[in-house]
Amino acid sequence: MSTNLCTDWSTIGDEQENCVIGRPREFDIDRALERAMDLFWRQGYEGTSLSDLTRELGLTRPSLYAAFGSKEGLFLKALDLYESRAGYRHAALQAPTAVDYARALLEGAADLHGDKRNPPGCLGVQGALVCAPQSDSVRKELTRRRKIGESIILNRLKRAKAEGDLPADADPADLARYLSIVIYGITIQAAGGATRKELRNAAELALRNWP
Amino acid sequence: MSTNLCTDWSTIGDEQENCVIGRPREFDIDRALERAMDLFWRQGYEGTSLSDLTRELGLTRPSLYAAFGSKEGLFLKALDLYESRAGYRHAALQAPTAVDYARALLEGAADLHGDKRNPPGCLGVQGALVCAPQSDSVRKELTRRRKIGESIILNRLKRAKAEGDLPADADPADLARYLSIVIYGITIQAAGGATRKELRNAAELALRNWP
DNA sequence: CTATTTCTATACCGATCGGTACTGAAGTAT
DNA sequence: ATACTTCAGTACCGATCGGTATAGAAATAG
Repeated sequence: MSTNLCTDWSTIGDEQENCVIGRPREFDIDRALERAMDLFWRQGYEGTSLSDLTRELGLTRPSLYAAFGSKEGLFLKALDLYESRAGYRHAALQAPTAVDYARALLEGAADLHGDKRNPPGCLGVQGALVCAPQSDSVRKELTRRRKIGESIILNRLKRAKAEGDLPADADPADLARYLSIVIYGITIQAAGGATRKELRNAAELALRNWP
Repeated sequence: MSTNLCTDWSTIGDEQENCVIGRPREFDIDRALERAMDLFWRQGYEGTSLSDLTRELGLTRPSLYAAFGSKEGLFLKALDLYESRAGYRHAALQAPTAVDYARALLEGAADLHGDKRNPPGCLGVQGALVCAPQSDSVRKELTRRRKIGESIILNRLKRAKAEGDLPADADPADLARYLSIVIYGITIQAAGGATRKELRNAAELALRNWP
């Protein structure tokens, strides 16, 4: 166990993380988490070593472990931050119709992953698409989160069908899977260096015959 | 350098690999390569250790290095084997029309990656989508091969347009990128456990947008 | 001030990484 | 039989892996 009795690893980012007693932390934990997210995003979970992290975050191993618990804990925190940043999926739910929703999803994916200020590709995909057996818990967690994202799409399309916003012969499950596939494909193309415009064009093609 | 003066690592699988002089190899090099492909497919390049390989292939490290040169050399050989097995991309070129070609591509991807006898997903994608800096040559090589695959699709669609097999307002580059994206998306969905039938349905939806 | 707590830093842990030197056995060509 | 070559196996290489014990400095509460 860590000797840090004060930090609650489940509440990083909340106000409760700061202890009243003892020497205060010298580094900015949120900025450190941001850099960790960037590293994991570029190199994946297994491809990012503790030495990479301490060098890039500018802190020592004991500080890192006191703040985040473990490499896996840090990765999961970085993943939470990533998902909060990739807000297009949540924002798309505001779209009034199914086709607007689908368009917001695909264009949002193209814009996020085609933005050259970000690392190419998607952390939720390439963080640990496959890995060594000893890291399988991370891979499973990413798979689980991707499935959650897919089910959110599915639920939105189910609602659309119930509202008459989709034809009677349209299958929400198939459509949700199709949208997920195009999003995933966009992330892989982006990892290969595709531009925002190219991804946007593909998104537009993918929506051409929306039912 | 290796002490093996006889094996030419660029001709594994050819007849010339066998030396006339000296003790013959005891293991089946093609079978070993097949198992290596399976391991890399499941765990990726970085996620597969030499210990994994020697244990699963049933040979010692010196034997492995004499036969394949290095871990990276073995991976590239396994990748060649993989691409020769994933023959749907080549077979699809036999289709007479653009839409038949697109259908053959997407259904071929769905069938290959939805086949539960294979590891889930695509070696060319998940072998090293991202990685540590010291493995970046492998990642670059996979990116390069993916781009080759995309350009083959593009060339086929350019020909289709020249033959009047595509509408005048259709852009072969956008269509090729769209097809590639759907194929990639299928591989990610497959890595998450999707079934052949689910992938087939998505492929069918994707083709509904074909001009 | 003292007592307490948590900080950072050094230095280290056993395990594993990819890769190889060396040895003796086993096979082939003459 | 002899010379030669390549085999498989052991044991090891330095480097790095994720993670931690320890110690002293620094900040707080009283």
